[in-house]
Amino acid sequence: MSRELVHPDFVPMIALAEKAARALRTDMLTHAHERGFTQIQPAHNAVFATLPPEGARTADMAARAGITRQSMGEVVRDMVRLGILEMVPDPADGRAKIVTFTEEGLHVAQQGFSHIIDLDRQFREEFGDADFETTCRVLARIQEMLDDGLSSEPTPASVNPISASITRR
Amino acid sequence: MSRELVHPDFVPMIALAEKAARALRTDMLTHAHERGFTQIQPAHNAVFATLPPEGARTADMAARAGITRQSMGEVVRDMVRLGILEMVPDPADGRAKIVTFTEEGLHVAQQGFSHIIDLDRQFREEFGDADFETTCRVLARIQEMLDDGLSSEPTPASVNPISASITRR
DNA sequence: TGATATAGTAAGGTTACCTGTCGATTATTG
DNA sequence: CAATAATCGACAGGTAACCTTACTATATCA
Repeated sequence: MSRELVHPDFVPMIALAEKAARALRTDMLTHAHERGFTQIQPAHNAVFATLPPEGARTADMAARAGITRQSMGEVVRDMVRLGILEMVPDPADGRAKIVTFTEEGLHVAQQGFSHIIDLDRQFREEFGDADFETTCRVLARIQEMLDDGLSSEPTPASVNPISASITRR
Repeated sequence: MSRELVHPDFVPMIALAEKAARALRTDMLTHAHERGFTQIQPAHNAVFATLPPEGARTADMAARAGITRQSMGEVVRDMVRLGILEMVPDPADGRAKIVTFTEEGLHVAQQGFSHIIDLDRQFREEFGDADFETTCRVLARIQEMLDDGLSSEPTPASVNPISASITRR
């Protein structure tokens, strides 16, 4: 039996995507901090990505962000403490509160959106519209392909003699 | 003064990259679990990405993975406990230990690498070599562009009257 | 040989999530 | 219409994956 490992002879997509995503995340945060919004934390992104200008409920934001109600609630309360968000009781539903940006929160959000728009412009300049749009399409489709395949897998554990012989411990 | 927010009218690259990266990460982990390697955790990826077949030191692996010596050490000890890795004292350096895969660890790693190769093949089928390679090139370059720009920024906080007026609290 | 650097480890902290549970309120239904 | 179920935000506590600080043992260098 060989102890050789067959490595990929290319940089895997997962490494490329992860590093690009990480660089973008870092850049967005650094940019906000450089603009003076030093209180912004990575977790706040879930709010900026899901809170429309007219406001929303934490439950709805959580669903859109793909995290739990409790986690979104915690992030929102943190941002209220920082003066970025406000919560007011929903007059139409005694259980609910409506989350909105404060005036400062609007400035933070606007800065972030402006930077996203600026990055888009820079990327189109660097790569050309065609290649950049190809990348966007491919990334979106990769996500689709993988998310689709999740539930439909029949998980045939017995099919693989190696894992079957090894796994029990 | 308007309370309007100027939103991007496109899906930002950061959202695309993040979701694709997340889907790939989940897929890799799910795949390992489905193959019977249920003990594998997300943090183990830092090892699979940095440990060559001939073995290495945790300090070197940490540097390559971009995490601290201590964090890598903890992950490695965890994987030793799980029977995936072994640590033996380096005969050439009394301070150092050499980390290697166990026989089972080799199976886990091989399964992961095989899946990475398989995903690459699927993506090339779906998008064609040209578009797929464009995506890889663009992602790598985006990372480069952003990482380059990090240290060179002069951070002109005073340049922005809005943030300057708001930030102090 | 003594100062300094490096390898691994220990201890404790932080962040960003999670689950389980609760009281209050609203919606449903028998 | 009353009982039951669902939903809202919040509280408590847990966990994974990092981090910083500090330590010992060994190695290297002036």
